[in-house]
Amino acid sequence: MMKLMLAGDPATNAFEAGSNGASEQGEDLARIGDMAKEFGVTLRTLRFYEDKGLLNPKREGTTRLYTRRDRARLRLILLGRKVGFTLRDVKQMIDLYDPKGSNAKQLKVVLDKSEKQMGRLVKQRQEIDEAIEDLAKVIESARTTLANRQPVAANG
Amino acid sequence: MMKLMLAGDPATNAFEAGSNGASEQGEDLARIGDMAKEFGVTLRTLRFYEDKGLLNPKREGTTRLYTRRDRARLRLILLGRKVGFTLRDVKQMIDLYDPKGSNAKQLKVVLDKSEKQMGRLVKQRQEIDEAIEDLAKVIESARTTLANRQPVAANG
DNA sequence: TTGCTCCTCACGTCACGTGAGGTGGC
DNA sequence: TTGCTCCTCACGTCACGTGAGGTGGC
Repeated sequence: MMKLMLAGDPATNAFEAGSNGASEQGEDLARIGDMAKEFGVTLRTLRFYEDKGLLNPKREGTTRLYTRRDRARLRLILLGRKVGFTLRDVKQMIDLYDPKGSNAKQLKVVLDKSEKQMGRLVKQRQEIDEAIEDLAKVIESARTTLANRQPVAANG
Repeated sequence: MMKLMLAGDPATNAFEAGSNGASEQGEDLARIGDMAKEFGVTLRTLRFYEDKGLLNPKREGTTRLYTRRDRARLRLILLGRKVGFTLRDVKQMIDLYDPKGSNAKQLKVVLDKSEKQMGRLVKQRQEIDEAIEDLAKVIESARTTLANRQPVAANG
């Protein structure tokens, strides 16, 4: 129903938010409530990202209006958050994008940060596996202890 | 070198911290620095746990002195933290321990909380796996894009 | 007038990290 | 006197959650 196309977007690479300054007439402006529903986040989250300089919607009075560019940025932010980057890192990478350039610098930073983050994720997976093992032992121990200490009266 | 015996302690079950009120003469009192080294935590962490009511060392003047009981509690706290419980949950479970009783209530709570936590851990592992997949794509994309945009001059 | 959506503070959460400024005993 | 270890505030971090109190337009 909702096309997310995070990395699958043929036009833009991951962590490259096109500014696309020309065509603002598409009229695809969204209010904060629309954005929240579309991306499955809270209003607070969108305002928080703006406060941190990650989003920069227009205003109609006080009401925020999100453009195509904001959507592209939000997709990147959510991808970054999903893979475990801090918002600070995400901002740094996104801000490195230059519409007129090879963006080699940006790509290198993204690559470097991503490889380091990959290491952290792999480590985290190990820790989770260990936690699961430990917790399984706790559960088993609790069950047998309960069974032994509280022998259910087995007859009517 | 250091016997941790988290769940392997034959005398006490996981999440049962014996008060052992009788034998305080063991003289195995440790200062905060000793505890920190022994358990691989910071001084701040030990003070924080105390502030949250999880530890309750004696005092000699202002200096904290940790007893066997505190060690037992700390082991449980660190086990609980490792498997992802909040300190609030850990405290709740530990505080349920009654030296003179079957502790069936405590065991039930531990079992219930543990099963729920197990669900969360399994979910977390899935999320990490997804994150790793996504990040791998980002890395691959960045690499090929870099390679294409920056064809290294291949001759002297 | 009611209802919906939007807004701006601003404090709370979680598990500590990190100084600042000071004390006690070898 | 210096060095080490201990102490108590108390603000900072991270990514938001959660009201409080108020506005704008159908």
